[in-house]
Amino acid sequence: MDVNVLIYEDNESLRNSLVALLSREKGFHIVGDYPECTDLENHLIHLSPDVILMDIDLPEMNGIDGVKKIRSINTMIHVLMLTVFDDTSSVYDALYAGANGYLLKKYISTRLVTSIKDVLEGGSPMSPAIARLIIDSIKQKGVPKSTLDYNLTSREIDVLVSLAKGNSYKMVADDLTISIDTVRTHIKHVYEKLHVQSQGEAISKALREGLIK
Amino acid sequence: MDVNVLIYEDNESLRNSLVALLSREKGFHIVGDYPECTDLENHLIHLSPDVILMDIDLPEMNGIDGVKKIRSINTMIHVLMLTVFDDTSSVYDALYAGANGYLLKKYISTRLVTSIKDVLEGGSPMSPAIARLIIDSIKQKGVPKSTLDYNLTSREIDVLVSLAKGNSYKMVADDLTISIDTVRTHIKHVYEKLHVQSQGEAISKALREGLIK
DNA sequence: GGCACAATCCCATAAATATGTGATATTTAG
DNA sequence: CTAAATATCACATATTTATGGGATTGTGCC
Repeated sequence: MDVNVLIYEDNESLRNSLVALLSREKGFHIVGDYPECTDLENHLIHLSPDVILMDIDLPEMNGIDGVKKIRSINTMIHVLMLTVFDDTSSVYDALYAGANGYLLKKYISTRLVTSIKDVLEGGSPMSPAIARLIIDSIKQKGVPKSTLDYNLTSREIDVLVSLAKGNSYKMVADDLTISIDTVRTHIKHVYEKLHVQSQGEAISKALREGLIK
Repeated sequence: MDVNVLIYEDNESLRNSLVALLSREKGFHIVGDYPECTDLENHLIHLSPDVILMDIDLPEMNGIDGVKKIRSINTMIHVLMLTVFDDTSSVYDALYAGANGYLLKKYISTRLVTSIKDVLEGGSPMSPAIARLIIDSIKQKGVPKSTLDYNLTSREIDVLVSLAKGNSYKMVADDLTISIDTVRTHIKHVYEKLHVQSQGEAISKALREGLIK
């Protein structure tokens, strides 16, 4: 068994550490290490990597777009994301883009090698902190408890629901049999409570956080 | 630092292995090991565990119900599920019940100790195969086939995503570095394709049908 | 080569929205 | 009982949207 590893990491000292770390492992062969992934297509063709280590935060083309590019060309290659940040949206973006695993840089030294092996076996290794984020956000979706958090009144929610159906202010007014000015007032309050200033933002926030269904 | 560990595992030889494994670790103190979790309440009160290792497949009360019971009494205790099965529904049930991590038994010998440490730090350690299941099911939910159904172009989706962030036309234009008139045009086309005639309706349809996340 | 389509830009205008200020009646909570 | 919160309505106006035209460029396809 021989595993070809390709590395994209703009921090030079970290990149060198990765190379050093993997070079010591038998069976691992580093076919390339680069500070940016602009030349992805060529690399995929000529270096035939089995596993790609991809930093999220790369200059020029970021790691997320890098994964998308990879997936548009080849769906079999295993991609492990490396990052210092553990924010939910990056994680989701990376996973949706087609990443196979997600490692926080601080754990790399102790877990990179086993994680690469895991990913080769079809698993999705991820640092516990990342897994935690994912689990939390899954749980959130199922339970729309947030309604209380913003202290929306029941009438304000009525208006929001009607709005999200695509109703204009006038239609909302008819829908709830109140005047259009009352609708305006409710919406005004909703915007203040949600800290938004447009219909689009209000509706997407409400839907994403389960304030309305 | 002293970590109190409580173990529920009906397979006696595995249970003994767990005890042996953890006894060797300094700082770990096993406050109890039982083949079933029927006496959970008493154990929680008298043994004051920090971490509970819970087999999914227990006689009498299974591990999932065990976790629920634990969570109804104490939300702080860390619960690590142990299982031989990697089926999606058990994983989800356990996580929704409030489990903090999920380990396949075959990896226990090499990863149990670090996993316990991870969970104490607030992470959610899980075997890569489990993580894979979760990711796959998230992706399924998030991106149904719909994207193709309406034949939105990638640029139209870009605009829609930006809009759903709460951006005005002008901000979308800056975001995507195109002119505001181009934004208008894209939105016009999106509305035609989605059969809607307002931003609110477009955004809620897009979010609900998974066209955007 | 020609055709469909995606992506870009421009102009114009009626309609809708965001936001401020103000008011009144009813309900809720301290 | 009062104060705060809720629900209702009104008026004014600067911005933003929705929607109708029309145009150019590049790409993939037959």
